Amino acid sequence: MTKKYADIIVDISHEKLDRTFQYLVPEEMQEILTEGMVVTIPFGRGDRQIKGYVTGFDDKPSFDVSKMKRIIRANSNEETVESKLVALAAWMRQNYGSTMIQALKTVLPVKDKVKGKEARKVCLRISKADGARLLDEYLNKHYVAKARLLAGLLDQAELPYQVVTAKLQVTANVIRSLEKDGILEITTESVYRDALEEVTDTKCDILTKEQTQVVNGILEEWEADDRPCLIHGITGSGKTQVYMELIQETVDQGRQVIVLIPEIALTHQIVMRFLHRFGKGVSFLNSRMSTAQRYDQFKAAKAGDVQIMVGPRSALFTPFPDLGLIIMDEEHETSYHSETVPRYHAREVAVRRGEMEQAHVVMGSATPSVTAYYHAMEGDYRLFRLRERYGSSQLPKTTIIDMREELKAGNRSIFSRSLQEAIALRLEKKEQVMLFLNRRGYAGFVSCRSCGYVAKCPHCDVSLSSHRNGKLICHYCGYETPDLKECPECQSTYIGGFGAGTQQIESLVLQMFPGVRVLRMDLDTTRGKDGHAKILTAFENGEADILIGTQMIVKGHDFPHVTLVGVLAADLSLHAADYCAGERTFQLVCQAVGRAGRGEQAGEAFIQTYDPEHPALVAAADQDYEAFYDEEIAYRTLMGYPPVDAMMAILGSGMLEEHLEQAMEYLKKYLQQIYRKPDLQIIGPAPESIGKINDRYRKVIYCKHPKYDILTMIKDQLERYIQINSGYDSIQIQFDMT
DNA sequence: GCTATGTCATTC
DNA sequence: AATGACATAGCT
Repeated sequence: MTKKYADIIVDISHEKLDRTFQYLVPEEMQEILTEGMVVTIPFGRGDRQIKGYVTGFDDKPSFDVSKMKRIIRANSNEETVESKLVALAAWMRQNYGSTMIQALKTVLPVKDKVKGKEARKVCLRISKADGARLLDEYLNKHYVAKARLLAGLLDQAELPYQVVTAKLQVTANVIRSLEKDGILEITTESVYRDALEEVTDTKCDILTKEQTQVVNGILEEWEADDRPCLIHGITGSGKTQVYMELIQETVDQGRQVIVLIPEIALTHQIVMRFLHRFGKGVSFLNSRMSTAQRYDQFKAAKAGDVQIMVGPRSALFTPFPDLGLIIMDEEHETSYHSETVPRYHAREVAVRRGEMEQAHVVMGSATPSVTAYYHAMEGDYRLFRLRERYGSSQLPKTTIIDMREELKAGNRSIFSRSLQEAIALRLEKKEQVMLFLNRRGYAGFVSCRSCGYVAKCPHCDVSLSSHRNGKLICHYCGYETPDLKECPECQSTYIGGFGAGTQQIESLVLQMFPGVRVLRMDLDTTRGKDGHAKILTAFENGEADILIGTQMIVKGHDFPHVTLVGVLAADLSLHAADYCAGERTFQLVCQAVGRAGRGEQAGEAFIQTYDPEHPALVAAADQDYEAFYDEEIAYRTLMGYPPVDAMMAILGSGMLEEHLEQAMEYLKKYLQQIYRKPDLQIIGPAPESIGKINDRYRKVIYCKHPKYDILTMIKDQLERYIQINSGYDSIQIQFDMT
């Protein structure tokens, strides 16, 4: 493609400028200009020269050519961190489908409107006496605005810019005019907010033989092909030690490191571990930080004050000047997949950024995602294994319990007899127990026992959950309503909570074992600041005998005194209508089981299910990843699911159901027109698993094709079609590529 | 008619 | 965000 016209985004942050402008590419720049490059361009009425980033090229102009301006120069020697990130954004835009603005916003640190402690200040530059004389002059001439400002400055020689414009009612025009006359000066000073306390004690762990082998293997790979490395290390095999060693190596070379972890895993334990090893060169990000705080963190990274950034998905975009390594822990975690446009997967973006900046990529997991393992099997990634459990601990003895048998024997409780006995035994020995409910909802839904009415959220297509505070709550939009005393349909009073939520399990446990100390972890109990950490620390300190919870209790925490883990309803997540259900169930159960027996004493685990032969559960019980993978990849090959074939979800949402329905049908028709060969499979449009959230209806079309590129091509055409067609103005279309 | 000030729209 | 275009108020 010729590069006649370039799309350029301007280097200032303002809502109205959050888009690209098209510029003419001068003949002599055709060769050198690339996406993401910094250029100087004339902008605005006064053609003032500013910097911009090239985001793409066009053959045809999309703007009146006679009015189009020409790029002044390409600042190719200014290969800044930002320009690399912009190039990454361009790739994300192309790959995942979004606007350039959306892509840039996820990639570049957003400046905050009020940058913390008022960074911009207006300072008086003349003496007080001169100022007073000038003030008289202004008052005489009725220069009211200038007088206001000057009076303010005489009172206080330095004023925050914000105060000047807002309180003194002085416009930027006036300030500029005074600045030109040399009466005042605008200064920008930056303040780093959250300086981390200094930790000096930097100790190293001694690696086991197996760990050393993996480290050396990875170092060799870096020298050779430099493919992304995947460490498949069973729980407790010490992946973190391996990471630490690789990080040290990279930092010693003077390059920087990004460590990605799932949001939920950023605990005090992890933070301390990094601080101990690397001192104040480490910085942390988390989602509760304000944009200003994050901006500061990124600024420190750019300035070279930080060598290691630890954080969730978004830490991937830390603007390090010489990025050397990206570590991705718990690679299989679903939180690495963004739910907002651009719907990117951190693994793919990490690999891409690695390629673009010659940084190594290392990921690790006890239960790698099928996709990552597939890449490893195909030779795209290099696979390493850690098979020994660190220290003396052994894998727990695991039993699958057939709940159908329990029912036959007349036990209708959600606790099987063997699990009850096991709990009793452990309590007697003063050991700790974890009960894990494999379920996304936290409490049961409310239904009427005589007519079958189910309480639903009026704004979303989900049932409301009952909470002990006497309220029914929607977990998707936060809608609240008082608990129902009678059925609104048939007035029966036989209405109440069904299914086992963590609260019910708690009461059941208390009934069975009176006096036992129970901690429960769910949305209700973790709401406050550091809610998670408090509960986990309490449990770790032995303040309770039993911990009950959902997903969140199985992730990444070591409790040496836990010897028994019970998975109460392992198949609940198995029946989700989605090809990943097996994978998710395997991962969850596998992790849950792995929590038992991390200390001196041997552990034990029970998996309760109505489907005891399910291969994912059997494999999880044996902690046999390879068996699971073989089974799963055979299934996906057969069905043409990712990672074998590529898949694209076209997600549509809108307030009007019929309109959405129609729009999606048209989209499908157009889709069939663009690509006519039979190797493209189109499924839908169908309602999403949750058909309505916040009064917006949701529908989805799935496309499957052996080639990812074909889907990207189709996506591009659809994007254009949607943009041109005004029928899509009121509905939102998103793409999700897998 | 001139200057200072305020408001507004535009930025390829 | 920053600039110029334009309108308006107060002055000689």
